[in-house]
Amino acid sequence: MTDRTTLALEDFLPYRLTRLTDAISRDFSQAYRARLGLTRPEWRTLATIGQFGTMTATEVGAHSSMHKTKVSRAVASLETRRWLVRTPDPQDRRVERLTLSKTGQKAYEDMVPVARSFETGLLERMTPEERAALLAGLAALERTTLTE
Amino acid sequence: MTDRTTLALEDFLPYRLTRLTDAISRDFSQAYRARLGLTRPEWRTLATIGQFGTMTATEVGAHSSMHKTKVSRAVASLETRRWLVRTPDPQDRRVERLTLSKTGQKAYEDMVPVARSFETGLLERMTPEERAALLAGLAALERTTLTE
DNA sequence: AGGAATTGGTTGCAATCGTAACCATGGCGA
DNA sequence: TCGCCATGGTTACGATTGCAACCAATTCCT
Repeated sequence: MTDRTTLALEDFLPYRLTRLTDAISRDFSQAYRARLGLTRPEWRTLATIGQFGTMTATEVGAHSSMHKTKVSRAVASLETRRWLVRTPDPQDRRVERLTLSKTGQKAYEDMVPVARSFETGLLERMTPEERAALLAGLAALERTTLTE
Repeated sequence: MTDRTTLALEDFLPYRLTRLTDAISRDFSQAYRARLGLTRPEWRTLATIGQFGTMTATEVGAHSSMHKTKVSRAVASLETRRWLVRTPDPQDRRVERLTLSKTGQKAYEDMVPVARSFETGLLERMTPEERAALLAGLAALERTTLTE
């Protein structure tokens, strides 16, 4: 089927990953876009600060793999929504400490079960062996590509 | 670590997939961007027509998961590069049959081993068990998300 | 102490993308 | 045969993106 002079796109790992990822993140973003009215960078920022409490914009970017301009714009937007508060860092006046407001915290807490159940929905149609294989395979791929 | 009111972003499947995919497709696109000067939609179009011979734009889009505007622009760009030829379909004058030119075919043949070795480079640092797990896991995930 | 290089963060700009609207052709039912 | 819906493909437009340039504050080096 696949000879040496032809590439079967549908079997090509980078293509399979992008197709899968496009489909999944489109579905998921619809879930929270409809519910919370968030864009993807905004969701990630909310999720990151919600997870860690107080962070700087640089730390948000590092932990959520977002370019700093994305973080900057997402923070600005969450701020006008009043889901997020910036407080100047007394030690270093370049830095802004980012915290969720009460409303933002509430939105985060609403979002968490939605995210969990979305993930569960993805995995529940797989057998336990398949789930284990997927998680192990992804971990191995992360090890070879993301680190070092 | 992960209690019920918090979501660990780094363990969240959609996030893991997007991060992995972003990193991998950025690396790969650099490989062919540097070598062939192609954008991602152009690469996919080349890869699809190279794989199947002659296709319509709609078929390219269906097989490579690209929006039809993306295909349209990629085809136009490959055409001005003279890597691709459009011929009107005598049966149906709405349709254009897309074929690689000699130059385009040559570029495709140059590209295939680059793609293969990129994929090999991703997988060779994994154990055979990890590779098998990854491929099986992705197949299972494709089954639950892409179909039905 | 005082420049040079670094870091945190924002903004301007050009390129890319998806939605929707559009044009041309073809298929189909009355 | 005529009118209507579906299909193949292109284009206009608004939104999102990343790169580079930028400003301000800090650190490093001498």
